[in-house]
Amino acid sequence: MSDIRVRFAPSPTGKVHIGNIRAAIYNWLYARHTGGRFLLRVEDTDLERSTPEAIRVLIDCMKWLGLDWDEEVFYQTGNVKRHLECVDKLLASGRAYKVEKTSRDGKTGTVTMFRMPKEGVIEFDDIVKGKMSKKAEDVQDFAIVRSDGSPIFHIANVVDDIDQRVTHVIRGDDHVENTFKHIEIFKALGAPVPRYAHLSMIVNQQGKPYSKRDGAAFVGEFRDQGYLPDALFNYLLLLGWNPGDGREVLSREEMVELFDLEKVHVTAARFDIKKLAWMNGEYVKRMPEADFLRELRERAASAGLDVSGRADGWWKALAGQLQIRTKFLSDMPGNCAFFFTEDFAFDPKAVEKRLKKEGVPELLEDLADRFEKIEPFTAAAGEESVKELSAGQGMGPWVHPVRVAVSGRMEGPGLFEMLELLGKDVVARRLRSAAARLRAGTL
RNA sequence: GGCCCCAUCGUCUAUCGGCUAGGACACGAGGUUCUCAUCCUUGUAAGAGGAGUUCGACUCUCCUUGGGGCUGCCA
Repeated sequence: MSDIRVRFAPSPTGKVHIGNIRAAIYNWLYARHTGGRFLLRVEDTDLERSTPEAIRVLIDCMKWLGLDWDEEVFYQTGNVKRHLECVDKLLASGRAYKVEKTSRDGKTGTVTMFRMPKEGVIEFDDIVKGKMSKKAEDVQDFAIVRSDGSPIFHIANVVDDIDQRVTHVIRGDDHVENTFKHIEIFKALGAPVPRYAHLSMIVNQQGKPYSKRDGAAFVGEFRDQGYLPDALFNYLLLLGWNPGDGREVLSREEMVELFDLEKVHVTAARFDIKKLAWMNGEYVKRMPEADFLRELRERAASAGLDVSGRADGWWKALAGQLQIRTKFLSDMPGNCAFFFTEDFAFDPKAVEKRLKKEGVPELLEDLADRFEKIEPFTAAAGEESVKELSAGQGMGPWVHPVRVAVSGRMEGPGLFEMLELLGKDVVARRLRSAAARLRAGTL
């Protein structure tokens, strides 16, 4: 175990978005890679905008992504006493002073300001951005205590980092300018300055920065849409870092082993939902069979489908058919509903293209007769039977109408596997029913 | 306006002075196949512009342009 300590320090003023959570991912990975500790600190000093709900959502999303932290959650508001003690020290040493101010929204009162040096250069060596420097005169004095006596972010953030013995601050790019201020506070307080790593932003598909109000960027939204946490995790990691050998889909273990702050990119990355979708498909394909099966059963059941009376082997066969065809787990109940109910929808285009043809009702009935004679009714036997009919020609003309008649759609599992799963009786009934409806013109 | 940062295919990126500029996603074509998906093969597509350094610049320097961040009693 190293003595490296990093923290993810979000402010719970809105739903946690992908930019935030990527900072958490990088912090977590760095801690796990170095054998250090990953801390979670809730920066809730903005009393007006922080909400318990946001904290709950944040923790929920972190758990979903497997971002576990190593010590008790640290609430910034719980450390106010210490913040103010430090302010007193700064006041005593002359590095802070009180002043009468009028805020933007018209409040007038006494605030405590931190005094920046008026000359010299402030510099730090950012792990991702390299050497950063700024003339002290270019940084204004700034408020650290509000007129109501509550500490402001800058002082709270630094004091908490001192108290939590944070060694590496890994955070968003939007904090670079603050770093010049914070370094001065660390020094004024006689504390060691941590190492910094500033992460570039993730921009949206229009190339513009995400804002907290950007609903689509909320982490929970991805879960609701059927994305796998590991896929999101992997994709977000790739947005700003890669192992350098071309690998993209990485196991959590590989990520931990290979992650390196030095190789994090300086440039902003654009979020590409299509690549995330591809990544998700990769993860679905790689899911252990048993996990996919469990998801399938749960999702089918909670979609209100009658999933009773099915053997384990049946489920396994169904899962085998569905897994490589599934990009989003949330699509599953819809895509396999016809296995469980007679009340499935017919895709009008499929009906038009495959069923509304001369001779199709007769064909379906003929096949129903043939299938009924097969015992046992297996995929292989079904295929054999259709092969005989098609006499060495392509099976398309027989296969396509059957597929639509029993499932209502043009795409899906292998036809004969599907027929076996449905069972002889159901298949025969649906073929006859489709034939009848075609004749009656009700399809 | 001031200060700071950034710039390779449409997107994510490799390259750390030798490049016929590689990979992935997306898109196109072909193959496998009962559909879809998977899988395999394959195509289109990039170094913002201008100076300089150098035998040689995508790689180093400067300028321009473009983008972004900060400039709160938000974080």
